[in-house]
Amino acid sequence: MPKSPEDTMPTSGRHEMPFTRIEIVVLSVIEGRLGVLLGRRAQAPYQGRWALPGGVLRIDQDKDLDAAARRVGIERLGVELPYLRQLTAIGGRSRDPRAPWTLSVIYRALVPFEAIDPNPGKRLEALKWVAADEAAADARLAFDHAERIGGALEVTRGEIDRLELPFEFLPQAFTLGELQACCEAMLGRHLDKSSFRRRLDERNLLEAVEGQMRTGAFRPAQLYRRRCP
Amino acid sequence: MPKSPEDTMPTSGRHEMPFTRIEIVVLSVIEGRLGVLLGRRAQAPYQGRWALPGGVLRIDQDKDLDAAARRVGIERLGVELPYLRQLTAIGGRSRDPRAPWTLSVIYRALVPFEAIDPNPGKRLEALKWVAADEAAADARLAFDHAERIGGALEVTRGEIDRLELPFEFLPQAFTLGELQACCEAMLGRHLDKSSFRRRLDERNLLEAVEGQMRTGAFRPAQLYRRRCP
DNA sequence: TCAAAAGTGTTTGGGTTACACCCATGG
DNA sequence: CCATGGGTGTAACCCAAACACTTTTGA
Repeated sequence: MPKSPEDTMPTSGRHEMPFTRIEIVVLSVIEGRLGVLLGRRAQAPYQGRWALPGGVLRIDQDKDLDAAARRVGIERLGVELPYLRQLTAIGGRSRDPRAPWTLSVIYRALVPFEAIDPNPGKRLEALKWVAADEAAADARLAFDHAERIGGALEVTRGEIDRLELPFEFLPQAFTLGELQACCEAMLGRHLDKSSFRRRLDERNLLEAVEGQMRTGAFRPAQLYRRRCP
Repeated sequence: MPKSPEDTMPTSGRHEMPFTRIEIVVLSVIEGRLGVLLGRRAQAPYQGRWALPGGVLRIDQDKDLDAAARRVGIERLGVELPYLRQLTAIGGRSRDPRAPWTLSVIYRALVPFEAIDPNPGKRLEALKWVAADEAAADARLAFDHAERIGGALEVTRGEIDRLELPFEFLPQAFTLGELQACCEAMLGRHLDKSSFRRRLDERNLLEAVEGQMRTGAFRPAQLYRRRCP
């Protein structure tokens, strides 16, 4: 049987390969609302516009796609990004005028907003936090990034709805009130306290951190952490 | 502000780009069961093993990723693939010994099994249909393809559960019984007739094709098609 | 004694399953 | 008449939302 092309001489040198990038939808909770991190583009294309932070895939450095996303987070934002998840890949001819064909793998992350310095030195661009829902509807963003943000919001809210909680984003130990407030901020709507807590312990997601309390003016709240397994 | 690398000289020639491929999990319903299409590998690596059909991304031919998947379907299987959906991308260093770094974008398709000729001439390899659930658990498949099949099954069954129906896979007009049998085959479990139909028309998914019937030995069945928008 | 934290309880509803049962129809 | 297609009705269930309420606690 005759051989198919990529089996006979299958090195990547045989065909031109796409300009391959990682873009990251970095989310955070800021003042009770979900925000997304954008960077201002210093060069064409879309010079001066706001865009998702991203970077080129480096096959000499990156073990796999997830590692590439972690590296891009560290290089461009100076932080190890938690709650990282691949969302989708998009690729096509006219997505980015810098290359004839560009493939972007989109990731989502969730970080405490204080962890990112919006005025970093070195090779980092100016960054800002923007209300996520507004960014998702903002047609002025560079490339197709508004759409990507919308997709990330949908996926992320679905996770919270299903109580797939962002433990890597939360502090080691947290109160139920903090957890609920965090979920409410991400969903953009109010949750019923008792229903929320019932769901939590039906699923055995949390365990109390014994003896620990956190001080308020009144009764201190029990601290919890993720149940191990 | 100094520029970041991909803004200063961002052509894809600056860094080596990954060997980029499309792999397709082609599903079909065969004798009431869900099957997946595998091709036997003629060359190393994994010579003689069964693998998902796939092909190299051709940036000179493919307008975008979806177009690439369609082209690969036509070139390798000889068919326009319906119900095509991107599932995920996986990339890494040691996935495929033919290249230092390989990125695969995985697609799912659903075709009538008769549409594919398992003994094609030309550049096509030997193909066979395998029970999907068994393939997903078969560690002998090439690369990480068993895992990919598992992912495709999960996504596809989720769609059926939510009544996102494979209209492109069904005939133009079909009876409710056919539709239910198709869904049952894909889910691998029985569905209650009356509940299934109630859900269908609560959602207004179908419209009757007037005057049309299909003959059986008994009362003929009403034909339906997808409600337009 | 106050106000937040934690927990209890009940009602309500949506959506789904499972099952029983009806009528219609063409051979 | 029979087996299938189409349809009605209903009880049960799960899950979650909504709301009201009690108890605990530290300042």
